[in-house]
Amino acid sequence: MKIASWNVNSLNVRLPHLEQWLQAAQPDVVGLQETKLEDNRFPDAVLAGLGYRSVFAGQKTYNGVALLARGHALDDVVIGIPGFDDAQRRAIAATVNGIRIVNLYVVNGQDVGTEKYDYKLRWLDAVHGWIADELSRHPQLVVMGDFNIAPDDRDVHDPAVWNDESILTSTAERAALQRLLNLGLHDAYRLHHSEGGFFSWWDYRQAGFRRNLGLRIDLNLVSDALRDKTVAADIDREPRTWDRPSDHAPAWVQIA
DNA sequence: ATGGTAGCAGGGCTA
Repeated sequence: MKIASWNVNSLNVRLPHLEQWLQAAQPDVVGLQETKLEDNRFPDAVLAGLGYRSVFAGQKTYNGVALLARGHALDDVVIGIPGFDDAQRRAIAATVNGIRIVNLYVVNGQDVGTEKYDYKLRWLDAVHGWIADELSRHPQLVVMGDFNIAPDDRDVHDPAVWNDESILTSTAERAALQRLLNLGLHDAYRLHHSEGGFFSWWDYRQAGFRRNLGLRIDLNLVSDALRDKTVAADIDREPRTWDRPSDHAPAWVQIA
């Protein structure tokens, strides 16, 4: 199974990009973030025409997540973090072909010390409890998404700028990610690549993509039970070169 | 510290 995570930054604008990428990359499961669509506007019929079933949880203007699957049903769908009261649509989970998939659009946090940053840390704490519970019932688990956290200095273009006091790389954010990994999860990209300088997000501003001024913040975490079955993982930069692209590229993992 | 670009929505917020 090829499983991918992609922050499309408006599915309304990026539907043609998604269609083109699905045809080219042929993923079996796709998690989308920042669809920015209310559910009655979700293009499930268009995606069904390409062979993908979809489940989704959206809202106007901000946030919004979805899971697509080809060839298998999406079962036991959960929307939002159970027990965590949250008006923002940032989490959706489903079981596909025996693998539990959790798709997250982690809070950005704006700046260290702000109210949004506190919300980010509280949100990640709630995710930790949820994932622990999911893992106890589903040993075969993938937690994917836009984590809005760069795991270590290899994952940022300039560690002096993106330091332990910066948003997306701060000590508390990285500790929250590490705490998730400590449940028995592995960054699939790092099972297959050890070098730095490979990113999944580049700011629209100041020609960030052309200059490769990016961060690797879009991750697929695989559980212990899936670790040895994880045969490949990578980031597909090509859609970032297309006209009017998302600022994020799809990150994928292949599970045998 | 600020501003640069993009999306949504038609001004300012979010990223």
